[in-house]
Amino acid sequence: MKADSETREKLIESARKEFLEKGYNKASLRKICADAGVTTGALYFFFQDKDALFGAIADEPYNELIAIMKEHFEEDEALMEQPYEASEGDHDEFVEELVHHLYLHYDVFHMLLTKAQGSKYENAVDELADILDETYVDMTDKMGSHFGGKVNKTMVHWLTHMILDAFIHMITHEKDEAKALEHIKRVMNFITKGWTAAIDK
Amino acid sequence: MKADSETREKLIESARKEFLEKGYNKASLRKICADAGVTTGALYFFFQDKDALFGAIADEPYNELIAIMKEHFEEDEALMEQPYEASEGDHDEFVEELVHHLYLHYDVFHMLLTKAQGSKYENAVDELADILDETYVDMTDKMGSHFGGKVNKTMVHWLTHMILDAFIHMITHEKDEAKALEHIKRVMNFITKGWTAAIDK
Amino acid sequence: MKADSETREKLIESARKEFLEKGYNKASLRKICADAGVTTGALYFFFQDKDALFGAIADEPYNELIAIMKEHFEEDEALMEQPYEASEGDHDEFVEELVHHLYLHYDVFHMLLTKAQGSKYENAVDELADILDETYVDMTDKMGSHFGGKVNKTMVHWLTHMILDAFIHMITHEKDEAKALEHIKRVMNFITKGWTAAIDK
Amino acid sequence: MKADSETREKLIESARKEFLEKGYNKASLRKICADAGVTTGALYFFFQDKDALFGAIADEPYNELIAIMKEHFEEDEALMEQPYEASEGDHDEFVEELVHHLYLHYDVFHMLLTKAQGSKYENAVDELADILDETYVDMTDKMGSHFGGKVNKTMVHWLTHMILDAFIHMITHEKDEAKALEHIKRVMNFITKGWTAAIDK
DNA sequence: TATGAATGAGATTTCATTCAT
DNA sequence: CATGAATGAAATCTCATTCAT
Repeated sequence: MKADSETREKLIESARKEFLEKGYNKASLRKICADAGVTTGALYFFFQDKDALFGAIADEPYNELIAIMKEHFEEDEALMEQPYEASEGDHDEFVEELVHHLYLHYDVFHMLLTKAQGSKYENAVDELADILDETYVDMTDKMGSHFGGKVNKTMVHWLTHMILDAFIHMITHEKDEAKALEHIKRVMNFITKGWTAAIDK
Repeated sequence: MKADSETREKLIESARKEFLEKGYNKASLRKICADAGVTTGALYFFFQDKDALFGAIADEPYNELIAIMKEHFEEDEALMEQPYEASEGDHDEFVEELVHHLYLHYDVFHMLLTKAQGSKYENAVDELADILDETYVDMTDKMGSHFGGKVNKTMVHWLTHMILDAFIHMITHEKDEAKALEHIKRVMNFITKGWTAAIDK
Repeated sequence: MKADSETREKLIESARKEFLEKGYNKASLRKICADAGVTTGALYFFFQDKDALFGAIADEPYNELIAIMKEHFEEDEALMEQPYEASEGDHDEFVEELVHHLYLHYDVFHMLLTKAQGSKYENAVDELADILDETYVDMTDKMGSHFGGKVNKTMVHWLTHMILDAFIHMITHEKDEAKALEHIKRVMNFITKGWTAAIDK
Repeated sequence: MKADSETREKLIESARKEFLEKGYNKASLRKICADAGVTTGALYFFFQDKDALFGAIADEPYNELIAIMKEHFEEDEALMEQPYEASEGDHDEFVEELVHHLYLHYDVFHMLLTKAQGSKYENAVDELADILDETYVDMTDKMGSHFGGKVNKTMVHWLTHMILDAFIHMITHEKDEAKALEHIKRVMNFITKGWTAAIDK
């Protein structure tokens, strides 16, 4: 945890704006410094390079997101033996937590998901997809008996991405958290229904 | 139909590679010219600017895509009065045509959908979404009675985007046309089922 | 006298527009060719280079202007022995002829006097000044007795330039020939009066 | 007052030479930097763009010129009620001040008046003309009675430009301040006489 | 006569980064 | 902790001109 230098904060604040507006590649460090009222030298005192500056904004929320997801999935696996319906409440809660975290750092995730081309986060979506994939494939294996083993891995990949895309779409098209939550719940319901319908006979 | 100058072709070929690899913004005209074995002046003889070069690659396939979509939707509206099931075959055929066109110009659409930031096509996805939206909202209105009027516009927007995202996902993650077709059909089926399940009761 | 090729004419016509609009330096041969509906090669068939193209537009009117001036000044010298007042009518006639020639080729002279920087005509004004100077100094010498020898050469230079500047000003600020003539006559009268007043005791 | 960085000074110095020699448009920033012994990046650290560099040379002398003119004209209006002859001394003083300022920054004004095409100063002469015009038209109105109201505005415009042209001519043709002053006084006298002669019956 | 293609050098500008102080 | 200066490479684009056909 770096010291809370005022300059550092100002730098991060204008960087956030610039990255959000122009995207990583087109963002200008010069402008960020100018807006923060400091010189480029100051920036390079606090951050190793452009990527590190981007990271200073995105790292924490992103890692927390990963943590939230992993935590949930571990619980999930524990719950796996219980009857399916019992986990529904948990799932809603999870979605709520997720959406809340995402909207708590709305700008950051918007940036991360749509403006990170060129930065170390340019493959963030794929990384998330991998995590989801791993989990879901795992779950599907274990739940195989439950659904009569009709589900193949490719379909799980698709599912993973549909869910992910739904979240990305949510962030890029709905600024209001309450509405976003409402919509994403509907979508998840939609997907669940489709899922169930697709595998039931 | 422009004359098939050899230099022009070489230019387009290296541009295609460079755009695909680096994305529109980061693609270097210098490198494109060097790879094609000509000077930058030559490039500017054939193309007005960077955007025009991008357009020379993308315009035709993109416009054809739009045409295919519009043609289909017009037919769709004509079919609207008939019982729903009757159009299923048409729909499959349409998806096949779509996928075929997309994979005939695989590189182009990959580029268009994920590497066009900064070019005149940076909002191509949104434009496609608008076309779909317009059509689906229209169709939903007319089909309202069929489904008991339970569907709202917001859901249609989500649906539109889910379908679009599914296609984008397809292109960015599956290089083989046959497999892509198989998957996307499953996804469409999935979505249809989810849709039906979501509005029935 | 070059052959009147249609292409040549078209080239000259669009060159005239481009030079007038942008000035010699900023004028683009490409644009001139495009506007004329021919290629650059064609231009270089008819004209050696940019300067020659400029010359093709300006040479004739310019040389005629020189001729008109020289002719007049020779007459003037012949008249020198006559009483001063006798030449007044001639002078008016000369100004009329001059203005008429200038406005017959309005665009050309406008171009020549204000847009020729970079071309072989960039010192045209100075050349005209030299011609005038030569003449006036000559005349002043011969008329020395007439005015009591009070006039020095430097003053003549200034006079020369004032007259020239007046004509340039006329062309750049008054598009209508009739009005221009009226004004320039007033100015010449003004200058004559000033002149007389300045040397009369 | 900007800090006197050595590099900045060197840059300005070679810029001055280059602009004066080639004119604004044809002046090469590359050459300016090379002559100053720095890279182009350095130039862009000190100046926003080519125009700003030009401005760094011309702004101060130009603004001072405007200030000198405006100050004088305000005094003039105050003097307007006094008999005409009383202001003659003032006028001479003003011309002296003007010429002195002009020759103190000889290169700058030479550049400004003849080499500024393409820069933000390309209409500087017109701006000066407007200022003069405004003043003289005003003065002429008020002095109408003095001269029997025989003077029209068009003549005033011509007069304005004759005076302006005289000054421009002075700068472009006479490098020595003393001689320049002597000549311009004579010209002003000349114009005054012509003026008086022209309006006195 | 004219085309169409191509050159090659040059233009201005922007950038992330470095470093002595 | 931060400045201010400077680098050097790269960016896109424009230009007058040439030349084989």
